[in-house]
Amino acid sequence: MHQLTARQEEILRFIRQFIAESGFPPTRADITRALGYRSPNAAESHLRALERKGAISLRAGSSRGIRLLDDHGEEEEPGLPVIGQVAAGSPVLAQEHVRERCRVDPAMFHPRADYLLAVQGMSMRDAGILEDDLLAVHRTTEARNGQIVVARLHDEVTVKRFQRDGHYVRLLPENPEYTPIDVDLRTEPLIIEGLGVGLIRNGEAL
Amino acid sequence: MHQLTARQEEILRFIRQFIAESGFPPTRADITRALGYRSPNAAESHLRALERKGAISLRAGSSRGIRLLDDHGEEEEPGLPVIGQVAAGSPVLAQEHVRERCRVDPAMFHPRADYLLAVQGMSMRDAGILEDDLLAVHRTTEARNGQIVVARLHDEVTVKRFQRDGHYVRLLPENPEYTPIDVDLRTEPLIIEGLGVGLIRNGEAL
DNA sequence: TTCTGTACTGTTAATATATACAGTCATTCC
DNA sequence: GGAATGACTGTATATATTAACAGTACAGAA
Repeated sequence: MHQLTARQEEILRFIRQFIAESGFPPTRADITRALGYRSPNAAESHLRALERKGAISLRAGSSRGIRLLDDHGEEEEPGLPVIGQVAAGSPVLAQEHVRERCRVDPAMFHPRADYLLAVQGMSMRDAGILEDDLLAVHRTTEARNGQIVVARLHDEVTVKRFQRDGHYVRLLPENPEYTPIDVDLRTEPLIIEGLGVGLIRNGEAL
Repeated sequence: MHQLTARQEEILRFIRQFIAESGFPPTRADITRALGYRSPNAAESHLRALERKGAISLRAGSSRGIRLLDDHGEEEEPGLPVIGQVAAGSPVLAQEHVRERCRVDPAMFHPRADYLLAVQGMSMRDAGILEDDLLAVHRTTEARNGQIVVARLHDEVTVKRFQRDGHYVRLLPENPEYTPIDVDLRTEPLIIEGLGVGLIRNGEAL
């Protein structure tokens, strides 16, 4: 999506808020009133600009025919993608890994969650993270000591607690049956895929 | 909300589906087309009926001014209520216990979740349920052995694993530091508030 | 029986709404 | 120096949409 101007962001925010409060998108007149314009064409041209930049799509001839789009100019799908088995070498968020979408608010977590990763194995059992749990992950390459990270080492994706000391990183499991992984950043490439910011478990038995 | 007829349910379903797909409610004409009517007034009068029965609210003069209401005729609030400390003797879902709402799809869990209960204490630690986790609860008074239940005993609400044998119920913690609670149903009143059907954790540190 | 509600057809009018056209003024990009 | 873009005012119009009025038919309740 193309970069938006301050005004365009403001209008996009208003549209979001209007939908949240009313349950349907605003008309040109609604926008005109809310932003204090004197001409509905001010709203019209802003909407056109937002459509050009891929922030919204407009349905011609329909009243209130405004649809919000996501960052990739796609229909804003509700919820977060659930990532299953991650194949070696391929990016985590590749389309083929998306098993389904889970209708939760990404802004429920802080910082915002970008996807849900299906946890494999019991290495984080004592942190209350069990197999098949969905770990809410915030995409970032930065991690501080003690945080739970999604890391990629030798084309394998793993969830561990992060501990760094200079060139050395220790990936700590939370289960005495597992052993920590030591990484020398000078010889081994360690990629931080993201930060664990929440958890969702889903099952009657738990 | 008053009981709906089959036709009215059908139209309500269509409105829901239309909103999910388009992002805005349908017009009378949209409904007329979808249901195969020849007159837009068929849709109009159905909408009026739905409004009378409290299923929707209509904003006069606005195009697509249809708002979905929940079972109590209230604005359909998204997400689930988060229940905090439950005072002795008062019902779990009392308004004063609702700390906030959490924007997750209740239908994400099976069976459907009715509210989220903030877990106190570590008695279910080994089941991966930690303090301050939000337990997704399905309201029911029925429980089978092995299920995790929200139970009320002597005006205190607790989360435990359910085990029943005739008149005797055992509420099992999942932590060796805690002891099971034995209940004789003939002498002590045990109320099953609901079933744990999922879990949401929310925090950078986890 | 009359009344109320459901479930429609058919028509019409007022108005809500999208959207084109003609401008102004400023900024930035080349 | 022009050209494109942003951010508007102001006017106008076709049409999308709500919503009223006038019917028909049927079913269940008072």
